[in-house]
Amino acid sequence: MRGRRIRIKDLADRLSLSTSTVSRALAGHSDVSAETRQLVNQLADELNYYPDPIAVNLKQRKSNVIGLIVPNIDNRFFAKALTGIQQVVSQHAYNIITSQSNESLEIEKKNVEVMMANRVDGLIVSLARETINAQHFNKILNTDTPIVFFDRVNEGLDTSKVVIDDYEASYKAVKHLIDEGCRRIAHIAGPPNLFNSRKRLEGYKDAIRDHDLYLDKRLIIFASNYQQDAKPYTKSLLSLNSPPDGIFALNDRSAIQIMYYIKQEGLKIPQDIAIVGFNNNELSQYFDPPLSSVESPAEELGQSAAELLFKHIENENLPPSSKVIKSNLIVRDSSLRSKYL
Amino acid sequence: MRGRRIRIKDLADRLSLSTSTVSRALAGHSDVSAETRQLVNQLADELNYYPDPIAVNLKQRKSNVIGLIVPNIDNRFFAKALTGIQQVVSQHAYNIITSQSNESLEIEKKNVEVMMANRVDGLIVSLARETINAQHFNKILNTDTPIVFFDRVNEGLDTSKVVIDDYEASYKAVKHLIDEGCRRIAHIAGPPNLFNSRKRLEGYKDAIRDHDLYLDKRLIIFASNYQQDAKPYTKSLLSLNSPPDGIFALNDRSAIQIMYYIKQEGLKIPQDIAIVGFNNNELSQYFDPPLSSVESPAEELGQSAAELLFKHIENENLPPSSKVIKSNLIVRDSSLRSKYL
DNA sequence: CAAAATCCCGGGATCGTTCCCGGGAACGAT
DNA sequence: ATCGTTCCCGGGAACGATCCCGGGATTTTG
Repeated sequence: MRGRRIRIKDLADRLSLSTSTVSRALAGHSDVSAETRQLVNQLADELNYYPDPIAVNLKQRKSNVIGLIVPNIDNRFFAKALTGIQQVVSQHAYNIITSQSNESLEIEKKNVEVMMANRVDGLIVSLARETINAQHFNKILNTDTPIVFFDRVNEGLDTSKVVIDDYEASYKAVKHLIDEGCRRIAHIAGPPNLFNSRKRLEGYKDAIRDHDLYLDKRLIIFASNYQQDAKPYTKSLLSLNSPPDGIFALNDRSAIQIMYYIKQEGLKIPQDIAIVGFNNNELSQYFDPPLSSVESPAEELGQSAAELLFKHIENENLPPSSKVIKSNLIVRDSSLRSKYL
Repeated sequence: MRGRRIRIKDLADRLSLSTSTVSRALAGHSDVSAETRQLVNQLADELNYYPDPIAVNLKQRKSNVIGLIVPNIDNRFFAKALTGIQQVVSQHAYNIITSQSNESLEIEKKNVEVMMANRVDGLIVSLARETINAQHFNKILNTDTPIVFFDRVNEGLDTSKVVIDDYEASYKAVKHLIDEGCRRIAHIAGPPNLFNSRKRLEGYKDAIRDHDLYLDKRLIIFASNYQQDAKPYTKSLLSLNSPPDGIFALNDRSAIQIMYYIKQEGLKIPQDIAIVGFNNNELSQYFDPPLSSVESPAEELGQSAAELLFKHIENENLPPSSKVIKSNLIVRDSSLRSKYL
């Protein structure tokens, strides 16, 4: 199958040189005559020679592969992050192997095992929803393999992290709803074990309090199951004695489902209820009304995570650091109550 | 960094055995005493020994990695396909390296180079829009590395393929529009160099002709640029002397944009114009009206492609084959004119 | 002109694993 | 007692590239 592959030895035989000389010539070392180097490079070109990465990796004792573990690659946010990571990684002539935890702690643990077994030189991770205790990453850290977490991070581990400004983004989104005249704002929150869910919740709470609004715990919904439809909690929010007049959701999918069910009830958006989502899905602008959303720069997040990881790979003793990337509130009609006054 | 890794030699030294014996014991060969095997396995467990995949790969002369080249991973269809591929690949204890052509022929060529340089054991590919001539894959085929194409295929190469029933899907979708009373149906077509674009166009044409409708070439739009917004061609369709009363689009994103601009013009969907999309985006059901769409089983497509690839990897002489996977028309309100009669 | 420095290159070890080959011990059969 | 089997196991050569070491040939230096 790969019997016909050209090795350094083949070049050496044809030129009546030793493999060492050919190797040095290809590597551009100085202790080989310009003439010989020329011959070698020419033949290598001609025969379309590539060094076997596996042999190189064995010799160098590294895999030139980094691992990526994300909850779901068919989540556009993570797909974009992967794109950002790939840009950086390909510049370093590394490869990525990707795996999905499917939001499951068990699968995440298995993924970590696979990554370890594959001797990745570094790992980029965004945690599963279920992951409260992230100690299974310590096995990897103990082998001095660097890990960079992004977006879904956990405070229990002393590693580098890249996150967006969840607190500020959330605060800004809620403040925007308040500025548009909302007084009872609901928050569809993420699982509280995730750092960014908590930060967003804090931002929500602080914005409410800073503007002297009543912080009603019945307006805070923890969407327990990721795949769950928004119908139940939308209904229950609407059936409150004093239902919300604004909703800030953890992602656009929820926000869009909520809009759908609100419209089914005959209520108007944003006049009756204003909505802001998160992550700015590419289709969000085409809804009726177009959905306001916090745009989180997923690609940039991925790039930063990868860049940070390579710094760790290149310098073993680099202390962990955290990077925060600014998000951007995109205001569309779903939250523009002032437009209809 | 990985100096502390345990090798087979470490096990051998501790047990005063040779590396060969340890290797055979771990591999479960019969020619080693049950007692020794027991000791070896126990110590391996204890020291948390994993064989180094790089060394194994070098020895076995394969990488245990397959390559995936897709146009865009943040296209949900391809993300789902990747998920399907991963399921199969992980069962074979293989890994995937993923790359994106970004619909560019040049990048696709580079991706192929990278895959070759990385000695992938097989390749799964969905072609870029720009790719008319796919001869750059011949370099890989010449090394006897199997390739399976899926969805975006090309007839010029004698390899295995997995596609959906584009012709039938298209025919069914258009027939559905006709059944709902549409008489002037437009088709937003994909680039004609892609096999499935042509098949869909054929299905469209045949459905029109079989039902004695006039095949108006002005109703066939080739969306030249993938990223292009639907606004220009939607406007031009609407400004025809006799504008369409039904539109069958190449994907949901186009369909949704079209709906958006049609509604902006004050026209009603489906009463004035009925719409059917393709690929059934997860958000399509939440639009107003909910979008009818052809659901293409991306995950299954990925699985089949991977399974087929492994058959080729395991059997070098397996002749190329093609598999067709059935899609499914999901009818929602955007095309249900009969409901409003 | 001899000694030293310089320039190129080959030999061989190395990375960690697998696998072929062959050797020694135990055992039963002749 | 000798021979042929069977059963375990060790030695050593791969896999392909890199790199240290040292040696011969040429050039420079005193």
